[in-house]
Amino acid sequence: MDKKLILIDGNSLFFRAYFATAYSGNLMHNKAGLHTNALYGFSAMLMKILDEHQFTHLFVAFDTGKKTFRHDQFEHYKAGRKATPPELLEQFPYVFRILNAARVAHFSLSGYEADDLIGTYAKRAEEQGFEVQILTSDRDMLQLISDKVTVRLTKKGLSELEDNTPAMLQEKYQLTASQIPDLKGLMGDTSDNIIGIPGVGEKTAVKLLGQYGSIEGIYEHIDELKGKQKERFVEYEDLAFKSRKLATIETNVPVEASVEDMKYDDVDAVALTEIFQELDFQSFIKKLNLRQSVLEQNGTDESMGGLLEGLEESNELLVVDKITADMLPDNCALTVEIPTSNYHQAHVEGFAVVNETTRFYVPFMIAKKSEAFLAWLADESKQKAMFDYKKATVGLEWHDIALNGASFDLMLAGYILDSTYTQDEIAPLAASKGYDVAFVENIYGKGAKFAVPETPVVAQYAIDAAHAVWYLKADLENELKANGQYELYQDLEMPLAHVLGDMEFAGIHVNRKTLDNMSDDMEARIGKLEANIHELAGTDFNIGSPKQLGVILFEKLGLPVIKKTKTGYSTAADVLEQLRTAHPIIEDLLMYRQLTKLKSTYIDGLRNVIFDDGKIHTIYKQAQTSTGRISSIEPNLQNIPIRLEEGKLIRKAFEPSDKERWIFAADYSQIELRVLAHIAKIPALIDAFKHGRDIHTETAVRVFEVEPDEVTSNMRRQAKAVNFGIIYGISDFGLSQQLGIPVAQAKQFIEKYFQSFPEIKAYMKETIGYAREHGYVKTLFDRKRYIPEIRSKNYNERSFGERAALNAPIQGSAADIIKFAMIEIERAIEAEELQSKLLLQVHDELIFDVVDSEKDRIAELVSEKMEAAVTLDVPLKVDYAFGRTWYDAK
DNA sequence: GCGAAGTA
DNA sequence: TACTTCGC
Repeated sequence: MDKKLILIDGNSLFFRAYFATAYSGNLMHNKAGLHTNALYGFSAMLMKILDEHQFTHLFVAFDTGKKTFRHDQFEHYKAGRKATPPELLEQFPYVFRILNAARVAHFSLSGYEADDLIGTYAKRAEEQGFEVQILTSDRDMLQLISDKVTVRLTKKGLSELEDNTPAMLQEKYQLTASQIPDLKGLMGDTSDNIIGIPGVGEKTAVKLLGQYGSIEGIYEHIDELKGKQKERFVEYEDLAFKSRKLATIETNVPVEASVEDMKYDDVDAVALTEIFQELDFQSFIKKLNLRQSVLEQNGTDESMGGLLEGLEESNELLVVDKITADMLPDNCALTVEIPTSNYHQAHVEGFAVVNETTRFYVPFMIAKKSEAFLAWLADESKQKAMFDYKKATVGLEWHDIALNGASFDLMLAGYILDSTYTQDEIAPLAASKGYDVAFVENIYGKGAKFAVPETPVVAQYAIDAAHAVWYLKADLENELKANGQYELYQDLEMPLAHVLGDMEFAGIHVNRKTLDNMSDDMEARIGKLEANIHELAGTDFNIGSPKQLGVILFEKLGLPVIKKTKTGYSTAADVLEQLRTAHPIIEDLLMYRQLTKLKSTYIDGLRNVIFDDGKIHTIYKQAQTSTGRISSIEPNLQNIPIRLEEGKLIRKAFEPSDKERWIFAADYSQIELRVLAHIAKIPALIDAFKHGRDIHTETAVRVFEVEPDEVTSNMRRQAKAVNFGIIYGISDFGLSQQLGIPVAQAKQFIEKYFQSFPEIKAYMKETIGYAREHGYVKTLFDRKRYIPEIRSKNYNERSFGERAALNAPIQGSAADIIKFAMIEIERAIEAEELQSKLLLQVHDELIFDVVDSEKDRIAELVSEKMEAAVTLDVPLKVDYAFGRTWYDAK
C-alpha cells in the first residue's frame, strides 16, 4: 500500500458521538454507572477504521481545553459555548486509554487546537508524498482539502461519512479550499462565536467570493457594492479580516513528532479487551475476537497466540470417531452443539466433554450410535457442568436422547449473580474471567449467512466453551455462596429449568382450523375498514404507516396534534382515543389497528409456528429479564389477548391434547400487591387481604377519604391505576398518561397514596437508601437487581433507578414465588404419577392440560401448592377454572 | 415499568 | 430504527 495517513479530529468526533445519542434520553452506561455513549460511538468509529485497514499511518489530535493563540488575539473567541456536560466529561479519560490500548498515536499541544495539529501534519505528510485523509465533523476543515488531502465529514451520527475532494467543494459551494476561511470571515460561525460581517450569510458570501475571489478582492472593488451592504462592509472591514484569521487553520505548528512516528502496527488486543470489558462493550470484544482468529488462522502474527489465560490448554484438539466407556468421566463440563437458537426439532452438531484429564469432541452422528455415550448422557450420577442445560436437554429429547446429571449451569449462575447479564452465550462471561471463547455469531454466522462450518471449527469452539464452563464452575459457585444466593440458584433456578423444559417439550395444542376461520373473518372485516378509511380520507394511503397516517390526519384532515414523537406526529391509540369525536375516520382506524394486530401477530403469527405435532412449542427464557420474571419467545405465549373480547377469542384455538381432557387455569389473585403489603409491612393492606376485602376499593377509601359505600367506580378505577403504578414502578408522568390527567394531579394522587399508607413511604426511603449504598436491591429470596442508575447525577436516570429499586423486589419476589410453586407442583404430579401436565406460565398464572379423571385432584393440588409456596404476612389466594379451551377456562 | 413481535 | 400494541 502507498503511504497513507489518516488524521482524526478527536475532539470534534468525541463530542459528536456524545450529542448524537445524548438527546435520545437514557444515556448508555456500564455496570459501574459510568456513562459510555460517547465512548461507544468513538470506539465504533475507531474499530471500523482499524478493520478497514486502509492506511499505513494514523494520528488522533485533541484540544488541550486551555487557551489558544486565538483567544489571545480575540477575546470573544468561543465565548458563549455551553459548559461540557459532566456526563461527557467523565468519559474523557477512557478515550486516551482506548487509544493507548489500540496503540494509536495521539496528543494535544498547549496553545493550539486539534485543527491546527491536523493542518500541520496534513501539510507535512502531503509534502512527503502521503495520501491524507482527515476525519472530522468540523466543516472548517474543508479548507485543508487538496489533490492529496480529502476530508471525510460525518453526516448524521457517526456512521455515515461523506468524502470531500476539491471537485466536490467546487460543486457544492462553488469555492476552492483556500476560500473557506474567507467564507467564514464574512458569514461568521456561531459555534465558535466568530462574528463575521453582520447581515452577511452564506448566500451573499459565496456570491461575492465567486465574483472577487477573496476578502481582499472584495475590498479592492468595494465601490461596486451598493447601499446598506456597502455601508456594512466599510464599517466591519476590520472584523472581516480578524474573523478570517480566526477561521484559518494553522499549518506550521511547532510539533515534535514526525509523520513517521505515526506509523501504525496493531492493537494490543489484551489491553483493549480489558477496557472494553470494563465499559461493557461486548460487541467490540466480539469484533476483536474475530479479528484475532483471522490473524491466527493466517498465521501473520505469532505474538497474538494465547491471547487470554486458559487458552494454552486448548491447543490439542481431539475429534473422536469412537467412544469407549473409559473416556467418559464422572464429573466434567459438557457442551451440546445446537447451532440454531430455537432448539425444537433442531439439528444437533455434536458434543464436547472437558475436565482436567479429558478433552474431546464427538460429532452427533457418531455419538447417537454409541450405547456407551447415550448411557453416560442419561446417567444422573455422571455430573455435567453446562451452559443452558434446558436447551441441551430439550434439544436432545426431540432426538429421543435423555440427558441427566446437570450439575451446574453457567447461564443461570451468571444470571443470578447479575440479572442484567442476559447473554445467551458463553463468550462474554468467559471473557470477563479471562477465558477465550468465540462468539456464536462468529462460528455460525447469522441470518442469511448462517452456516455450520467444518467439524474442526465447531469442535474447537465447543471444546473452548466446555473448557471455560469447567473452570468457571467453582468460581461462580463460590460467588453464589458468598452472596447468599446459592440456594436461589441451586434450589430454585436449576430445578425450574427442568420444569420449563418439560413444558416446552410438551407444547400446547392449537387448532389450526379455528385460526383459519378467524383469519378469513378478519380479512373480510379489515378489507371493509380499509375501504371505509380511504373513502373518509379522500385518498388511498398505507394505513399501517404511522408516517402516512399522520399526514392524512393532521395535515389533510386538519385534526389537532395531541402528541408528537421524535420523528413526527404520534398516532398512538391514546391519541386516537382523544380524537374519537373529532372525525368519523378515527373509529374505523382504531378498529383497523385492533384487527390487523390480531391477524398479523396472533392469528397468522400463531399459525406459522404450529409444529407437525399440531402443537406450539414456545421457548422460555430463564435468564432474560432484570426482575427475575421469565419471558417466552417464538412465539410469545405470555401476551395472548384477554382484555378485549375480540382478541380473547384467540384463546379458543388453544385446546387440550385430547377432547376428553381439560384446560385448567390457576392464577394468583393480586400477588404483587400482597407481596408489597408483606415487604413494606402495611397493616391496612395486610388486614384487607386477610379479610378478603376488595383492595382497590380499600385503596380508594383511604386515598379519597370516603366510606366504602361511597366509592364510585371512577374512584376505584383511579385507585386501581395508582396500585398498578406502584407495582410497575411508573412515574407521575406515566400515571398521568394512564389516567389522562395532568402530571400535577397524578403527582398529588401518588402523594395522597403515600399519606394513606405511610409504611410505603418508609419502605421507599429504606429501599432507595439500600440501593444507593449497595448498588442493587434484593427480592425476598435474594435475587439481586443491580441498579447503577440510582447513583446518576441525571435526574431522569436517577428517577428511573429509584422506581426500579422499588419495583424489582415486588415483581421479583412474585416471580420467585410462582417459580417455587411450579417446582412443587411438578414434583407432586410426578410423585402421584398423574397424567396431567403443566403447559404454560404467564407470570401469575399456570395453565395445565388435565385428564378428566384427575380434575379434582389437580385443582386441589395446584391451588394448595400455589398458596403454600411461601408463607407471608398475607395469605396468597388462587383463583382457578376448567374449560374445553383456554378461552373457556375462566 | 418490562419483554416480544409486527410493520414500514 | 422507530413506532405501535399485546400481556403482566
